[in-house]
Amino acid sequence: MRYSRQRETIAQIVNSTNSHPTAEWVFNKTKEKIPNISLGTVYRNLKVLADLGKISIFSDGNVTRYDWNTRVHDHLKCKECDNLIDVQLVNDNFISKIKKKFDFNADSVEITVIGTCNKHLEPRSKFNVRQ
Amino acid sequence: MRYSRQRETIAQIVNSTNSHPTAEWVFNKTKEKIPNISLGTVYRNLKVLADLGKISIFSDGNVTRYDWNTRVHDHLKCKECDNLIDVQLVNDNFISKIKKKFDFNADSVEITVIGTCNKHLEPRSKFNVRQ
DNA sequence: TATATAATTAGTAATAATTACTAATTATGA
DNA sequence: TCATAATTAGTAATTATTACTAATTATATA
Repeated sequence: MRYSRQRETIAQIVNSTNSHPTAEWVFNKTKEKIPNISLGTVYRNLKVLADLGKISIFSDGNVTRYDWNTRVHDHLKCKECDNLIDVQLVNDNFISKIKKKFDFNADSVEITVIGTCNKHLEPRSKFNVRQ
Repeated sequence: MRYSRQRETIAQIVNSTNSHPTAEWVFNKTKEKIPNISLGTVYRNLKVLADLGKISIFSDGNVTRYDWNTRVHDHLKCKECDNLIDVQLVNDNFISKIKKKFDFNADSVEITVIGTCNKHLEPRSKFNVRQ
């Protein structure tokens, strides 16, 4: 694979954030460094980087997001701020249980927990007061 | 809310299948009964039915799917046949653990397990032979 | 160091899924 | 039966993404 400044820059940008960016976001960030970069170039290189295992790719609702974190992990999604928090919820045991219980050969598990992050909890629920 | 034959028919069609249909699929099925139904009508009513809690709605990769099954459940997705199998993987305990461990007020958990269903397993992996 | 070549790009067009808009139709209460 | 507002069909617009192509560029080799 040949070197390209575009791909290098895109990789750096994805690696510089924990925000699980979309292609559009990466495109705008990249424009700051390479003003005439093309959106197609961003999409193509994000896919290339994912195929190389240098970044990970996942689908959030109906948009594709990219992540420097290639370890298997799950997401807590805050419905107030749309923020995605990386967490590790399951272990290998979970996968082997699925194999046994459902006769299904699991490769990967995608978990998104939807709720409210601690920044956006109301005082009431913070202290777990019964309603 | 006023009665409409279109909405009634759409609801029946979603209730008649376990295939987690897309709007397009529901549209085509509905056309068999109401030939001049509009795709926009299908989308609008699927959303209305979901808001009423009569069906559920979720995003699979980049398409929206609809499901008569409104109980909380998870999906095993076969990468060979794209089939989605309904399963129950987590219990309330899982949600309360997340609250404690991550200080995150979880409402719902969406799990998709990607792998190969038993219809599409190769004989080798069926018998769990070590490679 | 110059050059040939194939990989990569910018820019634009096409596609797919979904939403928005509007004039016409229709359910329903009076 | 009629008035009215909800709903629809049909079409246009939007959003995310992929496809296409001529121009550019990295790089191996002469």
